[in-house]
Amino acid sequence: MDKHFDHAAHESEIYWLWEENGVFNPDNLPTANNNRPFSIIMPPPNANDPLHIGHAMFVALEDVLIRYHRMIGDDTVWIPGTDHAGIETQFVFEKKLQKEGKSRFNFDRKTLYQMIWDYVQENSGVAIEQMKSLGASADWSRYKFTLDPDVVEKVLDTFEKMHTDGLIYRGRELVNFCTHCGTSYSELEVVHKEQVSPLYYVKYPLAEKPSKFITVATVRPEPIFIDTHLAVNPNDPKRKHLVGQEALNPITGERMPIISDEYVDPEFGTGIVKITPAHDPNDFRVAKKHSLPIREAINTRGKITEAGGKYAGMSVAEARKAVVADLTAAGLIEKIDEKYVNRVGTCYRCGRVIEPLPMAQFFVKVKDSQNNLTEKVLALLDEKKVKIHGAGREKILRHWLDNLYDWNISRQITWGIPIPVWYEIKGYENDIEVGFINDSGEYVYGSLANLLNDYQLSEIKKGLQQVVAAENVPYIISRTEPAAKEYLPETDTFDTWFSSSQWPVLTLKTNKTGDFDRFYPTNVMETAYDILMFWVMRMLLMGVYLTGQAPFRDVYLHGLIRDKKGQKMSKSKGNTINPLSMSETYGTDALRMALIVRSTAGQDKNIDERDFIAMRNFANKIWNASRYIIMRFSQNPQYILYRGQKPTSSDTVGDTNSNFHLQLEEKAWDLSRSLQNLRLGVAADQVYNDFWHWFCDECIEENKAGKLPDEAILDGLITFLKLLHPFMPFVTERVWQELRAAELVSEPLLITTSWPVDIHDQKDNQT
RNA sequence: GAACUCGUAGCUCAGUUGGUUAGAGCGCUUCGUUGACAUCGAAGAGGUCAGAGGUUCGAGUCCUCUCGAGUUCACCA
Repeated sequence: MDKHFDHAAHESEIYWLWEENGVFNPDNLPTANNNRPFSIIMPPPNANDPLHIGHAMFVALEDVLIRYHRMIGDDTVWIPGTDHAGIETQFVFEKKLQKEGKSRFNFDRKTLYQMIWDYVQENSGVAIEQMKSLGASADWSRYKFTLDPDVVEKVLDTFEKMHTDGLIYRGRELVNFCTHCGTSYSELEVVHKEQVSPLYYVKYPLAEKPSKFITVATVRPEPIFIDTHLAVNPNDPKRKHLVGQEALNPITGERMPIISDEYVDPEFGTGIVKITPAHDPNDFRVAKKHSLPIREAINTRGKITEAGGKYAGMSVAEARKAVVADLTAAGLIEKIDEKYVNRVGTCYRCGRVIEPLPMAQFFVKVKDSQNNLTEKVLALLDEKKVKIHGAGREKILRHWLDNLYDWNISRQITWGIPIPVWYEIKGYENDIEVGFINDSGEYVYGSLANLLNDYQLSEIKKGLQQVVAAENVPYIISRTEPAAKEYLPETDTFDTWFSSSQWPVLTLKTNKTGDFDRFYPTNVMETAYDILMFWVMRMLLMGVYLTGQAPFRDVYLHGLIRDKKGQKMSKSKGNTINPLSMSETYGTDALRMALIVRSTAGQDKNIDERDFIAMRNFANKIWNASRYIIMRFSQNPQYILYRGQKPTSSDTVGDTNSNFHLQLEEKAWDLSRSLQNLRLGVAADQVYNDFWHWFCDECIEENKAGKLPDEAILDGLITFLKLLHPFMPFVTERVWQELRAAELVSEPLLITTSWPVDIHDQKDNQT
């Protein structure tokens, strides 16, 4: 054996040894107890992205659990997958197009989809290969991609079922729209940022006495021209007399009735609010309540609509300037509070301001009176059917569930699963807008009624890019084009999370026959806490809907990996740690151990190159302790073919030896308990200290001094290799092969040996 | 404004239902290369566990308050 463990020389060979023997697939392990399933569904990384340190974290943690459960004889499976990551991927692809001087508007939908598909295929092997190099003992024969045809079919099944059950509906609601990214988002994708916005005090003439004014404070003067109503609080003694009166729109001069609603805060501004239903969530609610007209001033490109007259076509910012200038000229600006601070919704992707726009889209009803999904999930939490591990995150989850709005699942992007809906054309030509590439390769957009004057429907369909159907247009759900009448397809795709939220069900139902019954509900869902709401919460909602059960029993939320100073890692800061290069330099075992040791669920972890060095040294310690013992035995021919059986008390040298075995077993139990309780950071710390500071520092030294027999020390090594294996799989397996070569052990692979203590035995005895 | 998390050795962090001299890594001091490992070993310095009060036979661990750090949420135009 070499003096130092050379990870680079052994790792890929060892991984290949495992793969070749098929040990990741539970179907090949007949010794596993079929009554004790243990399954983890891997959080699928983006198919076309290289792994970052967070991915290394999940691989390390989940692989520890998987290897441990495999060794204790559970029927263990880790199902890997990758995600098409709709918006992220399309965004990256569009950047690529941009570099080539093109944009998504140059291609019809089908062509663009195919281009992205090819692009993703080119890169999709990267994530998988990297996970393998991190030692992931996942069952690759069960690998799934979120756009696999069988997965897509199941997602469409879910959509149809929920639609039939009334849990998915199409409605014209105010959605969070990013005019730059060109798509709507759910409430989770909106980042509220504090900013200084001038607050304009605008004077409105009273209809009866135009020489008298009332003043309204607003940060959004630009859509004033479509405003139809003002509102005051019905209990506001100073202003309730205004109810029923009318003011004049300061831009258009239209009469504006003044209504009353509780939502108006008499203390804020002037106590009078202008109602802009189409572009403010509160106003939208008020408008629905009072049946006010919903007139749009801003379109999906962030420009002022035709209704804007002279302002039409301006951007929101330009229009604001122009409107304020006109109001000022007319003497209708009373004052401007330049220091006013408010919170504005911005796009999590591009950081630009989100425009609330009324659009007809598909929503998941989360609080249906017949089938209240949030209540069901809360009940699961109450009954402890699902346990959240991670520093108070359960309360945050509960708070979200209590306050959740319906989930907008329509996205105006191409890269995703198309929503299987077709809109009827005849009689609704005026209610459908269409964007398409005509036969001359030009992008054309307009109402279908107008376009049909110049184009054949077939040409429109051929180059189809976008269909925007009003709420009243009838639709049918179908995976293929219906033949009965003329239809245009929905061009929106599902929110990526709509399919991801079904992932535990999808992966098990589209895999080998019987997998669903065998492994559902899964045991542990392990992921970063920052996607608790995006993913975990929605998996609970969808899981309980589809199966009546939680999709997993334990949720382990790991923290973010930060740099030495506790700063978030980001490419722009240049403080990222590439897990693959750390793995190359210090070894995968060192990388994994450094991430796990003393980590706590839900708590961020600062990490530094020194941590990897320390654990590289630990791997070397394991190597050298083994080297000492192997050398000791190889120098002594009588030990050959020693099988590692526990020496009986009769072959011991007094009390030291039996005491040694007692302690060894106790340490194995302690470690097992930590692993059972998902205290992985503690477990790693325990095994580190037990091995180094007890086994090496004390026991091996005692052996050198002749106080502990060689059989005992070999026994200890074998036990510790097993205990260490889930954390540091490569060096331990490599040492095992050395032991085998020296005929000190007989089992071919450490990965499939049994755990030193029988954790189930004790459990069974207790019950 | 609210919720959540954290404040333990010089630095980065562990420390299951409260229980003997509070731990690790790195750093620091002194010594050690007689073949497992200098990617090491031995010995050691260093903490009134943010502060105050309370519960208890006993609190880093539970409760209250204060201070400080961070995260998230919130419809005030």
